[in-house]
Amino acid sequence: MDLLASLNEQQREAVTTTEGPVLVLAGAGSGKTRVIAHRIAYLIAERGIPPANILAVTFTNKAAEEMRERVESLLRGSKLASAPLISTFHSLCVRILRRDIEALGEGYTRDFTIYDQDDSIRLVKNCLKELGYDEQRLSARSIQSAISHAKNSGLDAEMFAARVEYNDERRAAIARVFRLYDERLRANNALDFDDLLIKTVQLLRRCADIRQHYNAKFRYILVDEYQDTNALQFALVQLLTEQQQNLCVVGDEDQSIYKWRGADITNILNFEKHYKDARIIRLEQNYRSTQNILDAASHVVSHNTERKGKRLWTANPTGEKIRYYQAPDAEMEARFVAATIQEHLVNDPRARIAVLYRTNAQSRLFEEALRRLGIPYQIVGGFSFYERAEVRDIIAYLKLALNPHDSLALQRIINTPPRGIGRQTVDEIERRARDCGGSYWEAISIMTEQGDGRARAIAALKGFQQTITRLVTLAQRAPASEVVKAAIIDTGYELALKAEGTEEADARLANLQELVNAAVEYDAREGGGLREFLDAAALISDADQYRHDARVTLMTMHAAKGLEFPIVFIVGLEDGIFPHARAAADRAELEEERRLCYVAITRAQRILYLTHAMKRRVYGEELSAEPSQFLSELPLELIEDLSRGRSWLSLKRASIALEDRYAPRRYQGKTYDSVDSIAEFFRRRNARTDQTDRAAAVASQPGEFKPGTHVRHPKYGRGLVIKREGTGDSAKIIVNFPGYGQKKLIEKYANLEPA
DNA sequence: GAACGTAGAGTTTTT
DNA sequence: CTCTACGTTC
Repeated sequence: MDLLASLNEQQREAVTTTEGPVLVLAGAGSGKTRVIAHRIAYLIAERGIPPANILAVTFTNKAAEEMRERVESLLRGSKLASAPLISTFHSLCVRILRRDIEALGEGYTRDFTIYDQDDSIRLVKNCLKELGYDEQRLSARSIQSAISHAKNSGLDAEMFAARVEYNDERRAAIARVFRLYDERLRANNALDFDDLLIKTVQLLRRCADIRQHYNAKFRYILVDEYQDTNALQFALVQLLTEQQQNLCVVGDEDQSIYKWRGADITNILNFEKHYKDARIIRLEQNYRSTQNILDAASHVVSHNTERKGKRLWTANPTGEKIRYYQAPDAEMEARFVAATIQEHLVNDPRARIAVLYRTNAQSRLFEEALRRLGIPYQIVGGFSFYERAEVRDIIAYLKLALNPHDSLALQRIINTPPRGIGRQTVDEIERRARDCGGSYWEAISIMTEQGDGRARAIAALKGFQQTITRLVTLAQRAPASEVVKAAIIDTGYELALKAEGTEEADARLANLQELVNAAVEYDAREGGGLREFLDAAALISDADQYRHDARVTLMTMHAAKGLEFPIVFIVGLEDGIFPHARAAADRAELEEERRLCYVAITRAQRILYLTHAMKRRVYGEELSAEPSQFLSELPLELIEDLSRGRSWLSLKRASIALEDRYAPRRYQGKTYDSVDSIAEFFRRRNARTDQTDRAAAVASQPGEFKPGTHVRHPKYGRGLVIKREGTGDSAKIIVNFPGYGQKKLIEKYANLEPA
């Protein structure tokens, strides 16, 4: 078998340079995954490296799974004594911590629980209540994200508190919540997602013997999607490569789209700094897309200033033009997409098509339109299976079965289904737990032993105790699926749902049946026990739901990273949606949106559609929408207009033609990339030929504030204009005021002045 | 303590 | 518009 035959020169170099640090800068569609898979196979088959000494880290479980399959098929036939470890950063950390966390000496045990984001938010909520903060003023969501952000930048609660300015009320409050939150985590023997990385790094830093153990184990390390790693992940890699530096990282700066989550692009620069003499290999030939698609993508991303720039080329044919469609409203946009998909499927029933949007909330219209036409689709992300309330309830029972002291899990299901333990009783439990510094479970024991208070509540508590105790014993001897069944049936959960008899309850029951199926399958395949089943469930990500064999897939552009489709629709190309309004004010964030656009475009192999709507409902209110600025950053000659009647594109083309003919110099620097401004262009032109100066008067009307400018408000102070809607007296503007957030104001009455 | 109602707030992207 | 949090009634 020749592993190298199908590779180009650079790919081959990336595969065969097995010793020492290697940085592979791989453009979109340049065979990145292939290189990693071949490299693993090469290490095993050609260099005789024991598979157990190889570690490959990917971004999602799905990518890991796919990698495993590819390696397996490359090595088909050869018998292996062990398997390489191919996993995500988070599951790698869980693996290490489940073995060694006790050496950290912080009181954590190997039975620790993993809190996902939903759990974290709940815990923050509890902390807020306990500290007496008003949830209206400080949302649990935003605090959780602030804490997570701090943790990802290497700050703990103390360091975060130390950075608080004397007048920063909000940060001071967050700091107090942060401290309590971490205390509670520890008391519950729980780690949140960020802790998984933090504790692993701490462990490896502090314990030389453990560090040595993993250095010796993982002699060859590969990291995929390196541009999306954060500081902690870099530290982890550094610690694992202390003794050897057979490290290969693969990434593309143009596809860095997770900065908001702490991903640090300087990790690429640091790589060269930390790993001296690193070999740098560039993969610049794209095998995926047509010339036109690649040109469109490169053209858009070339508007970013902060990039090294690279030449990505393809030997593929020019291909078809980019197809563009402007819809009058969002419903029509969805109908166009669904109808076009139907056409493609009629022509080729095996076509693979993706609809990509910026936010999950956008999926609904497309789902409805596809359903109306009877087109089956899969949807990735959004409300995923493991996020459903009933599934999370049962998982809470399962967590309790392994650790009844997990107060967060206990709190969730103590009265679900209703079993006569109401608010009064729960408050009492909470108070006692705080008094004795123990868990809710301990507090319940005290109450049932003492038997004081109202007899009815005590009886209900005793019943609950028995239910949980039974689960705990069962979990010690039965396989995961048995415990899952018990958690659904013996707790009365199923009975309560059946009693409801509604359609919704039936759907919930079906979901629980799915959960049982997943557990049965898990038992048969992995046989790892309940603990591992829960770990896997906690670390499942949205992108993991993607099935390669589906005809039509709906998902966010983020979730699409790493995937490819012959036909791609990028929808909702509107200002405020994509680029997202929150990114408009900040250049770095806008550049990240543009990279996201690049990622989205380069998912397409053959045919690319770009669509947008002129109006759309937001919160039930109909708003007019401007075409996305990214549209005007495309090479227009590569676009074919499928819109009915006049569109933004046709106006834009007309305005460019006019500019060239009548005023080649005069309008330089100003781009007419919205319908409003094109209308303004015509007004100006007419005004000029009329030899009056009406247009100037319109343009310089006092109190008209453009996005990007600053204004002063009598109450909120200085703020940045994000968006402007409508004209004249009814014009509304959205302004971001630091400290107050975004406000929507009627321009005429807001009393704004330039600032 | 539970069931039902109404008011209010909220949507970026995710391991 | 839709979900959640809270208040009212039984």
